[in-house]
Amino acid sequence: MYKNKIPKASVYRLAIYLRGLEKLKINKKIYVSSPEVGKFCGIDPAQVRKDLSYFGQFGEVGKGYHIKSLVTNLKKILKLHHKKWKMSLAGVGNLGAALLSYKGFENVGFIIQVAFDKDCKKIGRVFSGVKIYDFKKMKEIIRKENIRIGIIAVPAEFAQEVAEIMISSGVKSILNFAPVILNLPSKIIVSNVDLSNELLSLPYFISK
Amino acid sequence: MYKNKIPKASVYRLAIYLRGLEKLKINKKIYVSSPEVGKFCGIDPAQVRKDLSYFGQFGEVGKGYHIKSLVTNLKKILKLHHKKWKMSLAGVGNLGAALLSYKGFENVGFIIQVAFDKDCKKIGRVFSGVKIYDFKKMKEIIRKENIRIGIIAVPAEFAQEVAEIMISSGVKSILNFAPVILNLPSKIIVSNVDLSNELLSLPYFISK
DNA sequence: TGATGTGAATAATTTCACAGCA
DNA sequence: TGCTGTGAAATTATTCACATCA
Repeated sequence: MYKNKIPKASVYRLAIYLRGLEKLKINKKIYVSSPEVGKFCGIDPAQVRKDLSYFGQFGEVGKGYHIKSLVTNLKKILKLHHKKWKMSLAGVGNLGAALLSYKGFENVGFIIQVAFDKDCKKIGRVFSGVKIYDFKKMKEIIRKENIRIGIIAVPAEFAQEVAEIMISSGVKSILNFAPVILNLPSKIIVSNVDLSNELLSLPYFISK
Repeated sequence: MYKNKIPKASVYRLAIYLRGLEKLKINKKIYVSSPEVGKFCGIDPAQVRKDLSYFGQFGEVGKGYHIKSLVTNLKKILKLHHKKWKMSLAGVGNLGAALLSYKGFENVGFIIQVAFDKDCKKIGRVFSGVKIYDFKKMKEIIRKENIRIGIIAVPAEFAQEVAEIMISSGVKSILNFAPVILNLPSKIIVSNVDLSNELLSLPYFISK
């Protein structure tokens, strides 16, 4: 069913569509067209159709896409259906706290199950419903909870070390917020999110 | 001097190199080679050379790149030299606070000059050396300070409104952390940073 | 030997344009 | 008319391969 060559960027955009549609579902609309999705998500309509077509035929010619079933399909493609992905958060500083309080995860099948910090004042406390444990117990707890996704929100200098502990505990993929390249086995999937890198290139584009 | 067709992705990577080199400068190394930069930044060495070659010849054949002068050149290309870019932050929640406490901006020519929030408990306080003002004063203050870059770290439902106020105050480009597409004049440069979008596509790649 | 710089080749991605349908 | 789905075309981006130099 799936085409053999699917751009990574297309998969990434499916997530954007999903998020956009989740918002749209709240309204009473039943169908949505590719120009509408495009407008909503800031993406070219032909691109929207092409992205979806890599995975199947979800639209009805002349009508558009049935929103509810498109959402279901997108979740299925992205493996976000039936099971909640448990995540482990390392570092409960400002950024970590922002992630803990972010309400958008649950809707799409994710949950931060446990969090870790080394600050005694935080250890044992509960933050947005998530208990914070001592870093030292990370390996044990991640293993027990059978968690596959780790979030790194610690300062750059500790990121590599934390990532290695996560992986030795069974984590298969990492969402890394530390501004540093992690050196990890190639089978581990790392997604880097850098809060300031986009910023550095702004002046270049401003000055054109 | 500049080639006419420069990939956007190349500009973005220059920022990555710059950040990497800033870290390297601390060591006593004088020269760095493209394979080293590549290793450090997680990018192919040929790509590193190609990216740099769009903007000039910064290396010495056989020796590599003189780190200090490469940093200078990168800053020049990215327009990060001689002047500090003043920024205005909207929203001092967890994420806003994380940005305020982030120390990496100053090194590369940025400074958060003022911040805004609507929470009375925060207004008037100073956070990481930055004073927090009432949202209502945003227009007046941004204009007075002549700020060109705005950071949006407010909840999604307020992002559009805040962005419009910023722009009417003279802001030319926006770093948007709210998970929503801003509808703004095309001359305004918008960079979106989404904390959770990368996450949504992880399970897809895990399951391959 | 081990660098850079760079045209050329390749690959990846996006956009076009239109057949076919409601 | 306005939509989807999709090959084909166009564009954009990456990687190769090598001349040249220290």
